[in-house]
Amino acid sequence: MLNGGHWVSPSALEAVNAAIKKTGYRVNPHARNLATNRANSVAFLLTETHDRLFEDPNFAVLVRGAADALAVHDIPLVLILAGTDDEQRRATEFLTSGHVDGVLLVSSHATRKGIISNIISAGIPAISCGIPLGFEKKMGYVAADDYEGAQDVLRYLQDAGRQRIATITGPQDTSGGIRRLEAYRDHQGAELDEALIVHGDYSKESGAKGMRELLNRAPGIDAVFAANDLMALGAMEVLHEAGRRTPEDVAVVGFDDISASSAATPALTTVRQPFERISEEMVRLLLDVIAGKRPAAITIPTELVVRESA
Amino acid sequence: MLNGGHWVSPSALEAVNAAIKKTGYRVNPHARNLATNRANSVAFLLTETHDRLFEDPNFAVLVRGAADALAVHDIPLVLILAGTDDEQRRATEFLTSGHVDGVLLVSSHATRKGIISNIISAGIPAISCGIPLGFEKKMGYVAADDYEGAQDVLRYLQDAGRQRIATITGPQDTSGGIRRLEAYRDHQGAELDEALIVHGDYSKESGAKGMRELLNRAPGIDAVFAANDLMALGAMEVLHEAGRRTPEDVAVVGFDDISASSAATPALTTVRQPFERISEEMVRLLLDVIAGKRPAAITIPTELVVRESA
DNA sequence: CTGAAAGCGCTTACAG
DNA sequence: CTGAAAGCGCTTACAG
Repeated sequence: MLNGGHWVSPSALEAVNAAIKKTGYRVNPHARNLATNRANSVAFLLTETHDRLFEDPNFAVLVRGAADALAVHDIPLVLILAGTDDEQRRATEFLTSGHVDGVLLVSSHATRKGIISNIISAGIPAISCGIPLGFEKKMGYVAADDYEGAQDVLRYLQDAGRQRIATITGPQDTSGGIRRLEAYRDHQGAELDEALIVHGDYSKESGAKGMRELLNRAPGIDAVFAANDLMALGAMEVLHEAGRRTPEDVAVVGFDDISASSAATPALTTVRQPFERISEEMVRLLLDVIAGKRPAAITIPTELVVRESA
Repeated sequence: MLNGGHWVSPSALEAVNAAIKKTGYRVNPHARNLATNRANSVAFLLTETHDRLFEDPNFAVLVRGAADALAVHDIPLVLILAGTDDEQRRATEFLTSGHVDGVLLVSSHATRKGIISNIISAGIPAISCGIPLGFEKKMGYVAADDYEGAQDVLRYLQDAGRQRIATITGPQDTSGGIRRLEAYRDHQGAELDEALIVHGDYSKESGAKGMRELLNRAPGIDAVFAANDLMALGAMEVLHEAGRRTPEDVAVVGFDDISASSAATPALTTVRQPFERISEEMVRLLLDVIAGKRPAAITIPTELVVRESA
């Protein structure tokens, strides 16, 4: 009856509820977990080095969104930070021991393959944030439409009359980094100039470094598409120091729409990734998989946010 | 024997380990938890509204430090975000149901009294980050030495020849906000001028707003002590817009040493709170309390970091 | 439909 | 020291 059950007389129900309240009865979660063989919790696995955890505000947004979406179902979020190999070993051990019913996987550099394949072969329900490179068919995921988002940027820059558009890429072992560069290559088409492509790692410093490199290689550029906001912000600083005006001399566009971007001077034009939506969908898909459904993949459109920098 | 036990012949031990490895045996955590009546996990409770969670990088540092310190003991971190009253009700329910062995309490505005007293009366081991106002004697905590840290700032400004020092306070229902203002009042002594005190809520915007107010009230000030870096950064922007140079016309000092502070122009002079150390000590104290020891309180010294803004 | 019993997989006190 | 048994507090299949 405690579990809902069927019809019970109102007075009986009331009496039971009163008794529950009076005695302060609580189900013992461990006993329940043992009997049902469920953990009633979900892991949020961040396979990311610690510095990025601090630097990139997106993680906080994702964590919060996931925790909120799970709270509705009374499912606690177990946070697992596993940046190093050793931490990933521990994490694998933990995840495959029945401590949680499933895992939300965030920031899956392809170099983290070990832990992903362990999760899959252990049969733990899991949903990835972004495409789980190499496991697209074996694990559900929800990803922003990186390709379309990047194309939007490039079309916008072109329509604004920009002639020589350079790009600072993201890491090439992440789906976002790869897809945004693909879009750039496709857009440039026959006019593609490899000298206008410089590689970054999503950190602000790498954006600054990339911008210096570009200024050396191709002083004539009039636009830069950085694969994320942090790098775009770093690039803008370098341009400023070099005496180039943004957007007059060089337009700058980022990707992510972190809060620092609207506060920057000039405010950064960027592509908004709907992270609240992403984490919400991740939770939904994960609960589906836990409930026995087959894993699904969702791609969510992005939105171009035009501000001052381009 | 699986639990260490006493002397076993090396060959027997080896045989058992081999068997364990071969069959892939794992203890069932739920069965263990039921038998031992322990959850083997700890909650990280953030009673903070969501916007601050994103804006203030200190939370990420604390979460990471706590997760790392707990990982050493193989104890997972259950993240609980409870900004609203409703969320705090759920959190209380959860915490008092045996899901976790203890809780790390972060950002305890005094307005969050309800949840704190529930935790205490339920007898759940807990350690607070910062002084748990109103419960100092009933709950262990680890806090930075806010008073000394603020005094350091004020002495430094005075020694630098600053004559009219204003302050932008933190929220007056947090121990940090209160103690840093106390230090200010005590330092000003007989020369205390209430017009030089303006209240903020630790957000960047409130710092900007406070600065405008100060500029109106007391145009002659030559230094501002903001109770945290975010507000100091907001204040610096307003000074810049108002055509006042930092530090030449008005010196600015913050508190926290977040990463944005060293990157700012001019780089912000501030007080470093050793958050890695704080989270580490919190975990240590909490595990002690869980093990049955009496709760302790630790105050950790801060460090003045002199950069360009003062 | 109801209620007593078995079973979940550990730990631990206890008999041998 | 060792090994079998009881017990942790639930859920659920099953007999009544």
